[in-house]
Amino acid sequence: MRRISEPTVRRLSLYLRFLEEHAARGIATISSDELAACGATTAAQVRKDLSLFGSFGKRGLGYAVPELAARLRDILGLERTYGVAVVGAGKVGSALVQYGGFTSRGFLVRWVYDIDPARIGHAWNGVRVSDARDMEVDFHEGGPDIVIVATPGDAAQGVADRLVRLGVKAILNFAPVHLVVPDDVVVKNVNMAIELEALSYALRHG
Amino acid sequence: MRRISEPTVRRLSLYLRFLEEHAARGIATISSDELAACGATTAAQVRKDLSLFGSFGKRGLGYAVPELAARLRDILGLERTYGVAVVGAGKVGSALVQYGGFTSRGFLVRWVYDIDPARIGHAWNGVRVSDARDMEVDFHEGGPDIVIVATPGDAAQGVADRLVRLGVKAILNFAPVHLVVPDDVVVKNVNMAIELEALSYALRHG
DNA sequence: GGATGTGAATGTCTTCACAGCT
DNA sequence: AGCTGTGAAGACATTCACATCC
Repeated sequence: MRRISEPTVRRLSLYLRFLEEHAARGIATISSDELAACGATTAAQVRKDLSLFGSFGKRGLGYAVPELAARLRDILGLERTYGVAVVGAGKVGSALVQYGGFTSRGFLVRWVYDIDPARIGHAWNGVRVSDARDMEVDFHEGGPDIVIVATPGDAAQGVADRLVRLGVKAILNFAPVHLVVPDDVVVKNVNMAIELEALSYALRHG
Repeated sequence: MRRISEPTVRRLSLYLRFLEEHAARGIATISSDELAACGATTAAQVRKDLSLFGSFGKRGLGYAVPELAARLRDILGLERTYGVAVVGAGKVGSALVQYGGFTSRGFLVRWVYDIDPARIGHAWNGVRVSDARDMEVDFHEGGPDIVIVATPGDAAQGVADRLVRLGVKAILNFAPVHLVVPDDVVVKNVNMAIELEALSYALRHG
């Protein structure tokens, strides 16, 4: 299958959520126009995105909702579950663990770490906060598939280095720094400061 | 000044953070190569980005750190402060308010709203959670510059509609839905589900 | 008729390469 | 010599337009 670009992957994720809502309401087919409305894009873009992995639509009708949803789940790798570890049990980390909204989509938080003794031992959603020094031992056989880094900025690179050494291949970084990792490790960043500053820029201009 | 693209604006924000760290350490000049390292980009890209608003570098030397930082703050609109309201005082909303890491950059949370009586009346960081029905009255003279929407997905569009009616021009959306707003309102999305699914895709392929 | 699938055209962003300062 | 500034080239992404099929 051809390589799928980052923007496309993100749109697929949006389409999937929309399809699942429609599936829950028993809607059988959906057009590229309707899908475009959910994702802030155009019908042509939707068709391009979906055509990248075959012809699933029926001309004159649209796309079969449950089938397309299943196909997207497959492409995105969501037919399985992922073990997730959260490093950093401060405001952001604890909110993520307690939120639990990802569990339903197969992202299961199984480990939470911090270095602050005041936080170690607490349990949220049935997951105990462990001493960050225990990561190496804990992950020795069967570590997480994805690690969420929610430490202060100055600790994040050090954590990332340890994670790389432990064989972690996917990191979701909430720390406001750019993490340097080898090519075979993928990092996605969530940086609220950047979003706020982009809003600031947009308010000032435009 | 020419229009600056979205990716460029986001990089400027990264450069600025990096410059401020260097300024704090008393470093006077920095090269495009060094700036590139902080932002996961190339030296040529840095120069292109910075050249969009004039020649600030000195050939053979690099860029003057404090001057460039000041210029970026100006361009990004960060020489002023912004009043921020948070709508939705659940896990995400409360974490944002308590986190407080944006205060130092001029984003001041002055209002927090929810519809759940169990949450109304609590105070975090000195900001009281108010009844969401009071927004119209509260904003009547002098509302927020930026509103963070941290409600469940099904409430987000309704909130956005009210905000638009109240004249809000900038929204940071944490709800996992695409908000439909007029052209003169800018929305940035933070969607952890998309990031996790993009990681899932990356783990499955490549 | 109505909606998909897709080459071609357009637009946007990034990289290259080198002239031009200091 | 060293590093910026920038046109030109290249890569990438989106939009158009229409043939194609149900």
